[in-house]
Amino acid sequence: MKKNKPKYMQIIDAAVIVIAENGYHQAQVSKIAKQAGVADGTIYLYFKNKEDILISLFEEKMGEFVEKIEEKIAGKVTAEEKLLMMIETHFQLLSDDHHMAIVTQLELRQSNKELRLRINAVLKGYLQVIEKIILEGKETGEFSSDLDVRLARQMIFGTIDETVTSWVMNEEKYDLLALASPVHRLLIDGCGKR
Amino acid sequence: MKKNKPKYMQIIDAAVIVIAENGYHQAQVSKIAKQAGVADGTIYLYFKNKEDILISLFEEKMGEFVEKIEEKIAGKVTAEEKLLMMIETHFQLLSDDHHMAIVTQLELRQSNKELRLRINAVLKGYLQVIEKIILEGKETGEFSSDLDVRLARQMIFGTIDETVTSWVMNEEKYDLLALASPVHRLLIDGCGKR
Amino acid sequence: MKKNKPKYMQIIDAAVIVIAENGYHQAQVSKIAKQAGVADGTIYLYFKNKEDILISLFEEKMGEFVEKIEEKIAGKVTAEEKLLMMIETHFQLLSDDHHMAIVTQLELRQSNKELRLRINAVLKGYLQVIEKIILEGKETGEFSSDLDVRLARQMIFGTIDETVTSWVMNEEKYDLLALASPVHRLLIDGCGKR
Amino acid sequence: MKKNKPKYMQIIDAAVIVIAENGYHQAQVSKIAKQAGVADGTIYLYFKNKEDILISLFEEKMGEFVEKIEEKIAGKVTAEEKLLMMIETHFQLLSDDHHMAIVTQLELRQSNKELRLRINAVLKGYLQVIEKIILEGKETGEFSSDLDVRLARQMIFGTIDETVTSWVMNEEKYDLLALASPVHRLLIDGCGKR
DNA sequence: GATGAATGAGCATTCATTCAT
DNA sequence: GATGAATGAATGCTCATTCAT
Repeated sequence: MKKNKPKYMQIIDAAVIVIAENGYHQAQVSKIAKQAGVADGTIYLYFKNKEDILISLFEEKMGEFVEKIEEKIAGKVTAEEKLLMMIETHFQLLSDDHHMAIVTQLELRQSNKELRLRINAVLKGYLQVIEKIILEGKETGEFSSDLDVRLARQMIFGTIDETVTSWVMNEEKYDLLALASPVHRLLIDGCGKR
Repeated sequence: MKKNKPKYMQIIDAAVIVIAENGYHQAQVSKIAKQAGVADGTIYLYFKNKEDILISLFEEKMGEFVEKIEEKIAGKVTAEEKLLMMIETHFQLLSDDHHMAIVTQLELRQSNKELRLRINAVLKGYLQVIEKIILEGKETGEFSSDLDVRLARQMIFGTIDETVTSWVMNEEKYDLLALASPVHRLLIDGCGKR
Repeated sequence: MKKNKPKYMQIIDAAVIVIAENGYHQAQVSKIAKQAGVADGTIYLYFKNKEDILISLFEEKMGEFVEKIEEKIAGKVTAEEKLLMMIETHFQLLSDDHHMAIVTQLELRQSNKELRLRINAVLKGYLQVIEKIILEGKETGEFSSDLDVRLARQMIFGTIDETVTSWVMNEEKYDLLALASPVHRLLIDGCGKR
Repeated sequence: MKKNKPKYMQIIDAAVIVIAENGYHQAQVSKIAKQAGVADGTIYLYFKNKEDILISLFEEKMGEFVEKIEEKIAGKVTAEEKLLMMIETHFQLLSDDHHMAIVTQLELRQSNKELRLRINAVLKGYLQVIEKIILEGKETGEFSSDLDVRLARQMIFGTIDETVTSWVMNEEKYDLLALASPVHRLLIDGCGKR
């Protein structure tokens, strides 16, 4: 519905660019409006307030993100393959979108606690995808049957997130996508010798 | 030098309390001064500016943190034992200090990018402890010899951090310390069946 | 001319309702348009600007007001009777129209100085009715021959207005109409004992 | 207490000047600060917000006003003399203070309903002075024993207020003080011939 | 005539930092 | 060293008005 109004996405896309290039605290509404090519007041025809832009940004982009990952892993059979595809797609999408990588890994984290709680609600969708893979893996016997699902999910998400953040903080100097396979190996096998 | 001056730590301790109880964005210098029992201006006799308080806070507290962990793991022999002790101590220290848990996991993350980069520099000390354990594990043959040290470090830190953050966000409803052993298991063994 | 166009009065009536129910400063043009069942832009086909709505509102409503009072007092012979009828009609009309009472006594007073000056020009018509009664009273000998007409007019208008305002501010808790006779007595006799 | 702080009254006096010269809606905080010779932020060391300046202004000035009137009428014996002195003092004080006359009669009336209600609370003090005179007059037999005190008070206040407002709206072209006696006469004698 | 999406000027308030005492 | 009163830059949001359809 909202998405049919071209200015809605236009403003969200502008927000991503402005936040990525100026930082969260320097992303004034007027700057976003200018980048979007609309008047300041127009922003408020599509968003309740500034925070609403950021939440919507996250919802829209994270929605696409999860959707694309789900599409990709749908074609895979084993939990292990699905996990690999998930990591690869995650790394691929952020490698392809420099601005979003900065915004999600660095800038949006400095939003206030309340906004972060709402962002976490959006993240739930992603965490559920991870949990589903873990459960499947346990059922098929690929994964250890006494695996604590919540902890495993935290390990997987925490590792992926930390890997991407490190990469962004190192100014994306190396190939993130190349890390997908070793990270996957690590998550499956752990540090221990087998 | 600075540390000999009693007001230095007094202000840092006040900052922890004020940030934990009011949130990062509601932690005005005047509030910290009041909590510390000094005048606003006095702050500036000990710290260059507000950011300097936060960096110093992190340096002092993280310094203690790493020191305590190093002491604890010094008594352990194998890398596996050291890793377990590290996780246990990490969880223990934050379980014991409600204020610091909130400040490090939630509040300080909403500082600006520059401050976070400096905080990361402080974190280096902790990451080196992790790396040293990994290297030792590889040398002794406990850990896989083709383990990528940086990735393993990111997995270990990412998993621990995500676990603590989840715990704080869930209002510390469950026993964090009890998770040390399963998290340790997970990091050593991974998700896969053995 | 304008008055033949049905939307003209439709918008004015909407303005009365919106101002009475939301207050002067919350009576946005868009709200008036919505209440009138027209588009925002349509307002500007009938009124030059927002101020013009308010002035027109006052002119139209005050015009009716004075007209009705003049009709009523036309049937009376003595100045004293005319004054009583005027007060009674004034009180009656505002008692009957809750919205107008609020708008004229409370809300329209918080318009800016310029608008209030224009409103005063409209009030002239009413003040002239009062003056005519005073002059008649002086001629027939009912009123003191050395009565200062302007001052007497200010007393009469000021007293009536203050009485109505008090009544509106007290949320119209008592019967305003019942005060017509004593107010009239008061204005005729003054405070002095005779 | 507050009044000992010189800047408190300095800011209030500045507000009177700025409002009188620019109008209520053009009296920005920064303009008041500039007129007072302080920084914008300093205002907020002495007042909670802009509205607080206006309420305080009214309280301080009205307080002085009522005080002076009470002093003046204290020396008078009869109710009639007290009423005259009250009117004279009222007219005198506003004649002497051009800015306050504009502010109280025109500008402050366009404040929002809530502020006006608070202003009315302050006015209570003045209305009580009037009521006391009326009651005294009734007791001594100067005034009619069946005088409705509330209505009489509304007549007296309404007449005085309307007279002053008319004078201010006519740009203070004539001598307000000269009207004290005839207004007094009018209020005492009423319009009726004796 | 009627619409309603788009415009953009304007302002109260906070708070890190300074500096005279 | 310690104080705390004073500073002033910086910004999200509203709403009367326009004008292309």
